[in-house]
Amino acid sequence: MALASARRFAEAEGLRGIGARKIARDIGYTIGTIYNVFDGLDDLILKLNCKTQDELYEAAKDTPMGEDPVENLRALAVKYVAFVEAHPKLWSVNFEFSFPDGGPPDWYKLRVKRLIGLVENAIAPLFPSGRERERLHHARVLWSSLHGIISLNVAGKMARSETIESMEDDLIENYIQGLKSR
Amino acid sequence: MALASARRFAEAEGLRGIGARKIARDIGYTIGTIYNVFDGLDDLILKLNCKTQDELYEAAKDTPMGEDPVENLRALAVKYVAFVEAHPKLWSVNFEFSFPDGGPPDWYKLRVKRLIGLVENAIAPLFPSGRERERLHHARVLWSSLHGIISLNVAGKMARSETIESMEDDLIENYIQGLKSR
DNA sequence: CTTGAAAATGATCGCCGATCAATTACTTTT
DNA sequence: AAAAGTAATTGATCGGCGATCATTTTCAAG
Repeated sequence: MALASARRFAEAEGLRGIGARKIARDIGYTIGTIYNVFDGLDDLILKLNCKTQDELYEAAKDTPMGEDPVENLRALAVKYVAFVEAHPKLWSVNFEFSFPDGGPPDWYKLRVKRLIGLVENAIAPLFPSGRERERLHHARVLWSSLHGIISLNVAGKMARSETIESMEDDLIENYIQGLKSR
Repeated sequence: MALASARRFAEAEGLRGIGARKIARDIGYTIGTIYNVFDGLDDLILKLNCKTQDELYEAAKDTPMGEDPVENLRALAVKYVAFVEAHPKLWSVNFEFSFPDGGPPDWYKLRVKRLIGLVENAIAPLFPSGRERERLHHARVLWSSLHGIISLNVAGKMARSETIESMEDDLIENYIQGLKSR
């Protein structure tokens, strides 16, 4: 219940809209209960972010993959963008929230790895077995780049004279074309 | 003084380390004075972020540009990465901080534009005059992608089994190669 | 009906961002 | 030098926040 409530506030107001008292009030409990269930507000937000990642993965995991990496990546990017544009503030909580001590916990990184796995599948036709390291490397580059494009766009930090789609398409097409040419 | 103090706290502790009372104490003033000078803490942080952007621009603006876009972009990326790795938390404040009402103000976007201008110069050899629109478009794609790579790496959200440099290099080389091939 | 564990409470703490009438410091005018 | 005017600074005050934890309530097992 608390996470569902947090999610609603996040969707409506972003990270700043998430508060322990607010959530408690919202779900009809008192603040003490929140702290019995979660190890502080940071813990709650971390778990919310995890659920968000799961949701994105669920939305993208069944993207059909063919033999053309460009088409595969495009299909993946479409799912990604659709999710982010449907829940821009919820998604941005993932990046506005910084982990207090050093990096994110391992189980968080695993979820990122899982998403990158989708990209690995998308570009698999380009890499015969034995070249998994390269495949992972390029999947990471592509994933990070996609993230950057979407991120700057939904944050509105870029003049929006063009669509996200056209930027993504060029990234995908040129990168894959470059890979093939080398 | 307040901005310099905020900068120190940001470098040390990130966004969470910036507080009005803390800054006031640090610079030997009281909290009221902070609020006479700035229109709230958000305003202060926004101005800090601007200074950070200026600093990055200053660090990168004199990158010598030759005829090879790949080399140009690499040189630019090196400056970018050097800055971010020298001030990771300060830089992350730029992205952890979300603008309260809608997007960032126009004068903020102009600074982003200015940075993208550097990328435009870097890839200028590929675009004869008359194709400025395309040049801007690809500069945006490259800039956003670079941002994504650096961003995910400094946040530690990606398993760091490889260097930022290798990811950037591949982005740059493959994208430019793709551009040339098409 | 009793009992013991689990769940929920809410008063309390210290701190935060923000406000603003009052005060102090400094400049200009006479 | 004194007075008047202006600019800068103060700090008490407000409501709200995250967090804590001894106490109370709930409820199922014996």
